[in-house]
Amino acid sequence: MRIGELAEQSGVPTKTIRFWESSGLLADPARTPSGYRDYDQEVLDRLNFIRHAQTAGLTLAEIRQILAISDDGQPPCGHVTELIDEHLDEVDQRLRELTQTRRTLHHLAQRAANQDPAECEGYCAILQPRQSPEADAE
Amino acid sequence: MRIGELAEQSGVPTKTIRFWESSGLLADPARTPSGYRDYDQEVLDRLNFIRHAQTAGLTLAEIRQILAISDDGQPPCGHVTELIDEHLDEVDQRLRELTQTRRTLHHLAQRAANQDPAECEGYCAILQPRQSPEADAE
DNA sequence: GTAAACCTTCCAGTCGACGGGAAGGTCAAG
DNA sequence: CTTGACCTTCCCGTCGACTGGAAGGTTTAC
Repeated sequence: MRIGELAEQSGVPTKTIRFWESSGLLADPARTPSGYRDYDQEVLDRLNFIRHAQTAGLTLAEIRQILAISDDGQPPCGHVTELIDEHLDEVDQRLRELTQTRRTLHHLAQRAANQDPAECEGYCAILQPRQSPEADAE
Repeated sequence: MRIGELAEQSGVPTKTIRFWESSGLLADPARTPSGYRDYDQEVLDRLNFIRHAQTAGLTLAEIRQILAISDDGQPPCGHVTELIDEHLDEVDQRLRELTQTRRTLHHLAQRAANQDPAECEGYCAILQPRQSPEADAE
């Protein structure tokens, strides 16, 4: 199977397959006499695994580590469990930040609804920092 | 006031002040005879405004637009309101994605807790895609 | 006088995961 | 024979907001 067919069957673009290979996620494949990459079916599992791990939020660097452990003949579960826990923490942190941003934006949107453009002060009255956010209520 | 003092008073690094200037967020400042940037107090408000707008999730490009409108003598409130609404939509979208990722990770963490490393299959049993996520329950 | 601390400009690199495109080789169909 | 679809490697660009560093000029303190 050449790279184009692999791309079609897996849904991973040829560019990305080569990139993953150069990034150490895929072993150097066999080559045809003319130098074309020549894959067997098994690499499909590996591509699917990578995509699945990506949707779980793992970076390519982390996926590479997991694959290296696995390729080494060891079960990577312990490492994977650590990575998952770390990512869960990161995602929770990011969710907290994003929720705070959302709160700020929502607050600004309400302020905007009450703002008369004619009374705009400074750079923009809506975005002016204020001492007490409660002062905006009413 | 030279750039170092402005940086100290505002908390914005000198590198960042020059970057913002080159990005069109700050007007070219006055210069001392020897070519040093020479700021007046007012620019402090502008730096604070930019930082505040950043924490609201606006990009420098959007902040530049707002400042340009404001510098033009017009109240930018209408534009700002649009931007805020757009960002609120983006943040909500991002929150949905992140929540989905969190759900996936949580699911994987539970699966990891039940996984015997000795029974690790393929690249990693924990991260294996499965047809029915419900099959993991129990 | 000299050393340290400031300032200037400009160029390059960072992070992540690719994507675009050039220059050239190979293969199958008509 | 030639067109066109494939393949190869290589390098640059993307996005956003900086950050580091080199090479050189200025000011301040002792």
